[in-house]
Amino acid sequence: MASEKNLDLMEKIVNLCKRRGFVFPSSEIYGGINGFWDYGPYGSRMKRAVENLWWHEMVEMRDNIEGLDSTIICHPRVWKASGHLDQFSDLMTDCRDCKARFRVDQMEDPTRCSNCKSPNLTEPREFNLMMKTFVGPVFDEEHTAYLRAESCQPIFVDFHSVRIATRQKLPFGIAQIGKAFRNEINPRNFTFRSREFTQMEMEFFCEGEQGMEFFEYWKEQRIKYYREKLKFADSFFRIYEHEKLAHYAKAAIDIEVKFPFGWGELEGVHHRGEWDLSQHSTFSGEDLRYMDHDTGRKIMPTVIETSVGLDRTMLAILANAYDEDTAATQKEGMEEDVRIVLHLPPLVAPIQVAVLPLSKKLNESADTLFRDLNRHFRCEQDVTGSIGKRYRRQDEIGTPFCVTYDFESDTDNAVTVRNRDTMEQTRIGVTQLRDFLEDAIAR
RNA sequence: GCGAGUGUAGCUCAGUUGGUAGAGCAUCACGUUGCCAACGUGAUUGUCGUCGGUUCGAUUCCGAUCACUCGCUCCA
Repeated sequence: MASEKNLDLMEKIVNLCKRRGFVFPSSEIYGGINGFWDYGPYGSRMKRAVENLWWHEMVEMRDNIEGLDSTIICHPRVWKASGHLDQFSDLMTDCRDCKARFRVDQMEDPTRCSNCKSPNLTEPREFNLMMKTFVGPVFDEEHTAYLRAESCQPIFVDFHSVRIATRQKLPFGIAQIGKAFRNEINPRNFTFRSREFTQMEMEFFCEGEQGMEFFEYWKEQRIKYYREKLKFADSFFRIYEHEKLAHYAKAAIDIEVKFPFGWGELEGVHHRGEWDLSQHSTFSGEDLRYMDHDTGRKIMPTVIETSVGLDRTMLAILANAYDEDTAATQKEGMEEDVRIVLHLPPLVAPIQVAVLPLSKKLNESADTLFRDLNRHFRCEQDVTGSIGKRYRRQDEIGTPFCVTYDFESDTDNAVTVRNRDTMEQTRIGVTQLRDFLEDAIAR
């Protein structure tokens, strides 16, 4: 019963995203392409805002985190070292009867299902979640390269250069926002699992004995970010503690969110130990150890990773924000009507302030106000339709504040600020407007 | 990847027992109104997901394919 209601919510979000220009299927006029999505005008504004928020919190506000913007295509040996290439380069076969999947090289009898003994197996196929391409005009094995399956590996690869360029001492971190690609077997749930997506990752390097301490620190920091910056209620997200750890990991948690389709991973905070830098040291032959000049010791840093999906963050924010309530209407025969509203945090709303002249006769003065506000906030002006209709349009895309320019504004130099969530209006002098909005948006 | 379902206007959907399509909402213009999807008049929009087959004729029947949703699987 609950799931039925939730499915509706997912459909509503998808429809709203399509209708109002948040997210479209990629290549839609060609029938779409499975696992790829485009962000439209409002979506791209919002995505950029979320990205900027993360970057601001993780890099700009901290003096021991450095930024990086590395390439999507790296030397193939990077993925040898990370284990991504070997992990899934096996031939796999599926049993058509019991649906089990096996590595062909591990089967006692490759012609029969190891589980139900059925001979009804699919042709062995190579499975690799990495997307393959070729560097240079010759398409052969020698020129094969891969699109990165996660954005963190180049951070490890560039560790040395970043440290030298910035003269950072342990502990310090390197952060990066960028695209990653995975040939997911089954893209699902709108943008939740797609084949091209954006990650926001930070690798924090410290001495081994400080690992658990920083693991706890980053876990707290990230939870605080969701609570305070993205306004997630405690009931909307939860911490999942990994019981089974990857062979290299010392500790791991996921921050999970209550998506319309169920709980899903949004961010991982992982204690990766010395694994990544050790692997790249071994495979590249470069000594990636850190020289501690105070003690004269060379140490292999331990890594704490925070890794979050930007697209999943977008979906989570939208799911958390979507609401339908009832509001008064002047439609004939109706007193109330459904109001669709996104309660987006003002910091990430695609439009933060909408400027609405009460009448088209006031367009010119409103336009001046719009141009002024647009220098400081993400703004939009709308002059078509009744004022009520324009409020509803803004509600639907989550605009927290509508500034209405009316017939008195010219004489009293004041406007009405209408609040998205309460629908209440406040008269404010134009000279105080910027301060008022800045304060309200930052809150 | 397997199984099931779905695909008609920007959105939600109706429809055609085979004769190339409609509604509501949305959008746009004009008028009116002047603070919560108001009203009136008018206007725009579809290769009926795509390709192929059967047919005099296919959006409708058949096949394939693509996409989405759900269940299983997968998520290193």
